[in-house]
Amino acid sequence: MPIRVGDKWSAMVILCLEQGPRRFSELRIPLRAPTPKVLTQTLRALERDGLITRTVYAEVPARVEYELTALGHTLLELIAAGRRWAEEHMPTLLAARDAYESHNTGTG
Amino acid sequence: MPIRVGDKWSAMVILCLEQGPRRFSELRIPLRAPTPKVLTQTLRALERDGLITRTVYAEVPARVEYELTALGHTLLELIAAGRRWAEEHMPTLLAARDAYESHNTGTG
DNA sequence: CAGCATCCAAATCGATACTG
DNA sequence: CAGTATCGATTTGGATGCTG
Repeated sequence: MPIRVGDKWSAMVILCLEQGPRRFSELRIPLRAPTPKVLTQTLRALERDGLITRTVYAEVPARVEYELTALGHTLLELIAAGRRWAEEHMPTLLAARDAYESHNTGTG
Repeated sequence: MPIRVGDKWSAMVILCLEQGPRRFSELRIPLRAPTPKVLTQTLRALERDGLITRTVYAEVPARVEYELTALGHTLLELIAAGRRWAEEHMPTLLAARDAYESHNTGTG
């Protein structure tokens, strides 16, 4: 049972919550629209691990807001580090990947 | 095509190579023994992305060594950051998880 | 709006057996 | 020793349709 940070959506959700609370549907827009099931799974796992909170407002229509906990905020720094790494080294990595591919398709 | 760092084995392999070159079979021991297929897949993906090098020595018996590239080394720092986060916050996370579970099995 | 249920596709991980 | 090939279990992500 891993800590859902390396999966496809968790990091993006946490990043989306960086600037404050967001509603369920607000999270679906910027995230290349995961299906409600997948988003719910991600949200639940994050909530379970104490990284986000889920607040239900008894309004009509229904409103639910997700927000980072203190623990979730600490994770933000780690994700930022990952993004900095990608920004800095992704070109090198992509170049290496490209070179590796061409030695299979170009010369072979 | 993600950058194989968040998967189950890549980070561990990179970590295993921190102190220098390692052979194929040397990597299988400390890593809870992934099957050769899985280890090969991981190694190939890492090599493709320019994170490790693969060197074949024409000896008997066969010897192949894997070693981190400069790019791979930069990733080491990122992984270390992740480990530090885990060391520091894992207890909190586990406690939250525990609390979440008990509110399902204990009171529900 | 927020979320669940069901069925389905894709990626990963894994066990077993075999080759240079 | 260092892989490859095949089959299968598990996990994750996704499409569609329905409910409070």
